[in-house]
Amino acid sequence: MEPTTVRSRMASRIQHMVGNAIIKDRRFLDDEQLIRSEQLAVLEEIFNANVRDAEIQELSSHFAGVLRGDHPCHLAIWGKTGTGKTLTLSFFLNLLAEMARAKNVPVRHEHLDLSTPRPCFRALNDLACMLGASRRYKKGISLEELMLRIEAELASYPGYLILFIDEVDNVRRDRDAFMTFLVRRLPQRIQAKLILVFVSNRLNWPDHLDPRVKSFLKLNELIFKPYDAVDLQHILRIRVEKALLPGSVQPGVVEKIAAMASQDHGDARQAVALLGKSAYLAEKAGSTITLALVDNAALELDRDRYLTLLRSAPVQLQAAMAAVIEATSRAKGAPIGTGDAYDAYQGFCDRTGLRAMTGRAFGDLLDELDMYSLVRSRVLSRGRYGRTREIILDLSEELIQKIYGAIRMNFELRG
DNA sequence: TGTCCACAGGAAATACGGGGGT
DNA sequence: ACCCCCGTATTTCCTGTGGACA
Repeated sequence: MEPTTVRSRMASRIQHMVGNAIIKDRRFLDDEQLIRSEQLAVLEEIFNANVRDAEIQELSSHFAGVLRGDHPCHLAIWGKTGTGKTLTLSFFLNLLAEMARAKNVPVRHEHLDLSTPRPCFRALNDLACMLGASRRYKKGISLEELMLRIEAELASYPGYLILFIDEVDNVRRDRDAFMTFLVRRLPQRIQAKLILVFVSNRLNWPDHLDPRVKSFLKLNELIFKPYDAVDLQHILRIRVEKALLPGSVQPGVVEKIAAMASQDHGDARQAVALLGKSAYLAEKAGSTITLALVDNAALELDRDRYLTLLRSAPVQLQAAMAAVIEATSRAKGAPIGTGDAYDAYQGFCDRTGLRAMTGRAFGDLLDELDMYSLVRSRVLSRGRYGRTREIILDLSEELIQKIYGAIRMNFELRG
């Protein structure tokens, strides 16, 4: 080991990083750090490159009636995550409102963002807050009360009211109550011409709806196709230009990221994240962004997702995951059943002092793990040896160890 | 063909924590 | 300060079930 001081090592590292900076403005590599207006500005550039043109045309013809005094029907929009539904809609509605204002047509549009799952109560509460009809409650107020406040707030507005409900399928439990209110009750109690815009990433989302609501709901549908590689290239080039110094990207990198992203999800946000991670790695290594670095970045991104997901998950879910890991290693990697997992879970709870939940509840935890694809499980009948879930831990050994370590650390920290 | 395993998973009951009304 | 009501989380109770085995 060289006899260096902390100081000198630090200084040389910083010098190194500064000398090799390739990132000009980091914020453009991470959507969450961009404020709304910047996002929309970036978006406008993308639209100018004819991306999402078909969708915007459709939206225009759907809403054209507003400027003529007609009442367009409701709209359901379907598209996977990261296909620009939210931003396109915001952009479009702003534009529409501007045009309407020029023609003296009163239009009000509101965006209810349900991007994280929440129950009916929260959803209504958020809606009420957004409209300025109520403050934020945690509990203790009835649904009825919330609905009345929303109605009271809107009752006398005379123009068009466009409610843009983002990610409807995130309303867990009692979605029917929520929908019934919006679709059947609200229009009857207010004089505004109500246009509901539902956005969802599941195509069959109305299937689980109360049939009465469904039949009442006259919908026009619009589908956002995933971005293809060419679209993604446009999007990435704009980011490269805004975020990175000239010459810091090797030829072929943008094409590669676009191809990878379009192949497995078509999600623009993830494509940008991949660009960001690549840039970060390049900066650390003191090079430009190379094709090989992109591969590394993709791997790391993949791994981080699971870890951050679990770290922020409720303790019981972490315990369940730990139990599955333990039971699987005890079974030498063979699939395990619910009973094995539950035994391991009880053991884990004993050791850590966590209160163990019932078998019934544990089953639901396993379901949740499956949803996050941390485990794969299916129910399977083994004849007279009963019916059980077959649980398979289908992650790399390295990742499993990382996850297990992270969970254990979490539990030790809490004493 | 019937039995019976070892659970799945739905429904109702109960526990809980917190907020509103008075 | 008190009580009551709410939504949420978990438990309790229950019925259902695919297929190996006898």
